[in-house]
Amino acid sequence: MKSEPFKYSWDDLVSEGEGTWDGVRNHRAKNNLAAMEVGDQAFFYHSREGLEIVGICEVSVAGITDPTDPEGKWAAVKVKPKSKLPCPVTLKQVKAEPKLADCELVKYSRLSVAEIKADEWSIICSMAGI
DNA sequence: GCCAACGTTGGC
DNA sequence: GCCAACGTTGGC
Repeated sequence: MKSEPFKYSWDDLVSEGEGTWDGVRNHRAKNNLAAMEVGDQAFFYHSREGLEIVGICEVSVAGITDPTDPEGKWAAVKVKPKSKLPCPVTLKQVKAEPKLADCELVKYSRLSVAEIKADEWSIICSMAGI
């Protein structure tokens, strides 16, 4: 899950305890949101500034409709911060890893919610020092 | 600040 | 229903 830190950063999520992931207006991203279940984990990525994965959050509420959408067509989830990465993983590192060349974060850089596959997850975790 | 990628819009 | 024009996003 990507966010611009000057709009909503990892620290903001930590201080609030729980955050609603809404405002997504892209169908692919929406599908990814809709596929999430309670307990699923997600990386928190800082876009525009930082350009790195900084932490892991966990879905606390899934399958809700976006409160910012008057038509109720778009999806949203709520997430809680789980842990901060021992070493943040930068976009540069992700791009430099051939095994991650096909991940949505690289392929569809404009996607605000990108899918991370199980093997990609463990690769990034080991890069993060977990 | 620039540009590539992508989505949306509107004329036909 | 196609496609050119335009707007937005995000990395550089």
